[in-house]
Order: sequence, then C-alpha cells, then structure tokens
Amino acid sequence: MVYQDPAGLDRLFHALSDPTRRAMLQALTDDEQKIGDLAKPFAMSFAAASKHVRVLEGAGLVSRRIEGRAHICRIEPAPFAAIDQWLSFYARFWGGRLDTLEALLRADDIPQASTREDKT
Amino acid sequence: MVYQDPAGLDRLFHALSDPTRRAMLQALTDDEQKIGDLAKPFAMSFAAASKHVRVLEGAGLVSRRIEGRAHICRIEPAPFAAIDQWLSFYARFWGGRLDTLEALLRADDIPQASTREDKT
DNA sequence: GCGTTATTAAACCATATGGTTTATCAAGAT
DNA sequence: ATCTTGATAAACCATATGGTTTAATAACGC
Repeated sequence: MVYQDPAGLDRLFHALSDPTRRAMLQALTDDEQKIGDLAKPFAMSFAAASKHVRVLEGAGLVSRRIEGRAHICRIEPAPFAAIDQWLSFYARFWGGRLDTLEALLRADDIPQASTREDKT
Repeated sequence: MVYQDPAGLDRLFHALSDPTRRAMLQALTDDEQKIGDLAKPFAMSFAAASKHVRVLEGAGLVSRRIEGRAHICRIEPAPFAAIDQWLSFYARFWGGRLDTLEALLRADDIPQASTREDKT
C-alpha cells in the first residue's frame, strides 16, 4: 500500500531542488507554455533552460506535446500527489491537517502509541 | 507570513532527493538516534553517513544534541510544514490533500486508480 | 595513562550537475 | 529556395555531490 518508487522520489525531489525549475513549474500553473516562453524569464541560455525542462519531464512533473516546431509543456498533477503522500507519513510530527485522520488510517500498523511530542 | 526562502527549499528538496537520507529520516520517526545508529543500516562508511546527516541538518530536517561522545539526532517538524505549504500552492489545481486522503481511505475497499502514479 | 568508542576533518576521487557555445534539424514565413 | 524561429545535440567546463581512506579529537572504561 502507498508504495512509492524510491528512484522516482529521487528524481522528483531533485527536480524540485532547483529554483529555476520551481519557477518554471509555477509558470506552468497559469497555462501551458512553449519551452521558449518558459526560458525567457531566466538569465541563462535557451539550451540551459531546455535542459531544466527535460529534468522536470524526467521527474514526471511536466509533459510535452509537439505542435509544429513548438514544444508545449503542461504541468502534470500526479507527482504532487506522490509528494503529498510521502509527506503524510510525517504529518504526525508537525501537526499537518492530515494528522488526526492519518493517525486513524495507520492505527492498525502502529505497534504502540508514540509518546513523542514535538513542539519546536 | 507565507514566505519561503528559495535557498531553503533548494536545500530542503536536495536533502530529500537521496534515498539514504530519506531512510534516515524515516528511522528518526521512531525515536532519536545516535549518528552511529543512523549509519549502521547502510552499506557505506561511517564518514559518508555522517555527511548525509549533516546535509539533513543543513536543511533543518534534523537537529543534533551532543551527549558525551554521542551525537543524538532528532527529526525537526518545521521543514515538513514548509513543504506542505509549498505543495498547497499546487493543490489548487491537482485536487489537494483531501482527495489523496480519501483515496487512501478507500484504498482498502476500492481497487480503483487513486492518486498513485509511481511504478515508472 | 591506555585502549576503545563516537564522531569530525581533511585529502582525494569519480561522477553528476548546471552552465556555456557551437552545430544541427525541422517547421513557418517570405 | 531562403531566411528565421523553436528546439535538440554535442562538446566542453567548473563546481557540487557522494563516496573513499586516513588522520585527528574527545569521551568513556579499565
């Protein structure tokens, strides 16, 4: 249950660890974008930006559709769900909204109630 | 208020992009651990594992308290909240936390495709 | 003190990463 | 056909990353 491919998470978190790529993602929340449009805001070569897009694609965060000479990118929702799922495991530590229900969910798996309580 | 240091997210996501470090984090959900204990499960030198801990520390995911000659590590909740906050921006269009939770809740009964996407 | 245990520091190495520049290729426009 | 546009590919470079090994440091047991 709730299995997550480790290499997938590697690629996913790595893709998100770069500010250029996160900014591109954010730009894509507005609408689909040509790679050229994605590249424009950044002070780097087109080729460099294109490589960033490829990393996002490799992580599943972005899909590409070719229309004539333009490559049109779209944000893909699934990886966000994967992150959320990963995060939910830790929800009990920081009091995320899932906290209560998550505790319910894993009630069977937990051998004994944790006495840990983080406040920091 | 909802501002997130970009460099912080860089370090955070980068720290999470390594399977060894994620495994260490998970080990820390059980209880605090000495660095030596954190290192043991991995087929790498103690020094290498120690460096991984330092990366986790640098990302704020782990704090360290020195007790005699042992360095005792503890998971820190704040960065998880930061990720959740980052994620929440995208929840707007991919369905968000509650959908994921519902899918999890139904996972036992309904074998339908949930928010899963892994198996790449 | 002396040896052992827990950890960091330093030097080093191979590979990955993020960037560049210079081709190269395909598709529109004229 | 030719020129321009949108994008990739390839070669290259500097630095970062993840790992090693060998000191070095500090605390505990004897």
